[in-house]
Amino acid sequence: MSKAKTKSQFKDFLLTQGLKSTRQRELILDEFLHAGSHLSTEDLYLRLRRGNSRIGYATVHRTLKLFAECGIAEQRHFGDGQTRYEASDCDEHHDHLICVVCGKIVEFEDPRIEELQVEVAGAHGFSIERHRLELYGCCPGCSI
Amino acid sequence: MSKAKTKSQFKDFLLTQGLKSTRQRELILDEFLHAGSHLSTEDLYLRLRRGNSRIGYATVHRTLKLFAECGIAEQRHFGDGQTRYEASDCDEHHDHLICVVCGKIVEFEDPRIEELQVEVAGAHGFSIERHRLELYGCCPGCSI
DNA sequence: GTTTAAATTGAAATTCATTTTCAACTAGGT
DNA sequence: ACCTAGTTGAAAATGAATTTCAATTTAAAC
Ligand SMILES: [Mn+2]
Ligand SMILES: [Mn+2]
Ligand SMILES: [Zn+2]
Ligand SMILES: [Zn+2]
Repeated sequence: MSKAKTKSQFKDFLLTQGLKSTRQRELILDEFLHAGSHLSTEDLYLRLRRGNSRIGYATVHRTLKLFAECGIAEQRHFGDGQTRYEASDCDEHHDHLICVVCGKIVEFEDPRIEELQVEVAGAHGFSIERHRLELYGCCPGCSI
Repeated sequence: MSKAKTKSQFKDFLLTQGLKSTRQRELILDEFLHAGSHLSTEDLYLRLRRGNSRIGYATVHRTLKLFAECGIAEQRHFGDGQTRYEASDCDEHHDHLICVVCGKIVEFEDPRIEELQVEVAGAHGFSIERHRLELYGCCPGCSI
């Protein structure tokens, strides 16, 4: 999804929810879209500080939660005790390969796995709402 | 794995690590093996209290970590912010279906998914060490 | 059995990410 | 300009995990 589209989706969300568009929210969204993926609240907060923006940590935290609610961001948990966020690619879904040595994160999507998940859930009478698949191992760079 | 075997595996572990066998560790292991799966530290601590054992929370916490180190227990994280533990079924592996309504947890194993995971990782040059697959949805009991 | 050194225990304190509080401030409608 | 509801951010609170440390227990040595 284009940055412009994401921004307007957030604006619409604020409007329909009776929330306000503020300088802080604009700055946080800009930085979020500009920065790399899988950022923690702390990461984004520090990036904003390094710029000139004096935005409070609580505001960054609350705004990232708003992004997730709005659907323009996804929360991720890779087991380091921090919640991370990444921009949603519209309807695109992906899972993650995580290097246990250097922390590198690679995204992948495999329709065969997705399909089997639905099948397995169905066999147990479950309807899947979401899932989480993370493969932890050693990346090519670290296994030399 | 039988309870007796698990106990002897833990005893061996303590010996080889220069650790000591204590009344508390025995009680915690007994309760752990007797209680259901996917327990948090708090869960097990409360169960022990309900019995007559006055064991400290820190001891339960440390002992569960020892179980995981020793290989007789596995840590699990189902997104409620608590670390859960379950007894290891030897070399058996399984993943989880979690009902987002009632919290019910169903275990499953699908060799086809396991194989595809290895394939996908290999395609990215990764060697998998472990993985995590959780399917969140609505169980049959809750979808009526 | 006694001594001894090292490990263990558990209550309390600490850590650390997350979340809440609340008084001052701001957005946006009238 | 005024009003009201929403927002901000520093500080406090929360909650699970972890550490501290003095008292205690284990198990090996004597
Ligand atoms: Mn991603
Ligand atoms: Mn399980
Ligand atoms: Zn790596
Ligand atoms: Zn259910």
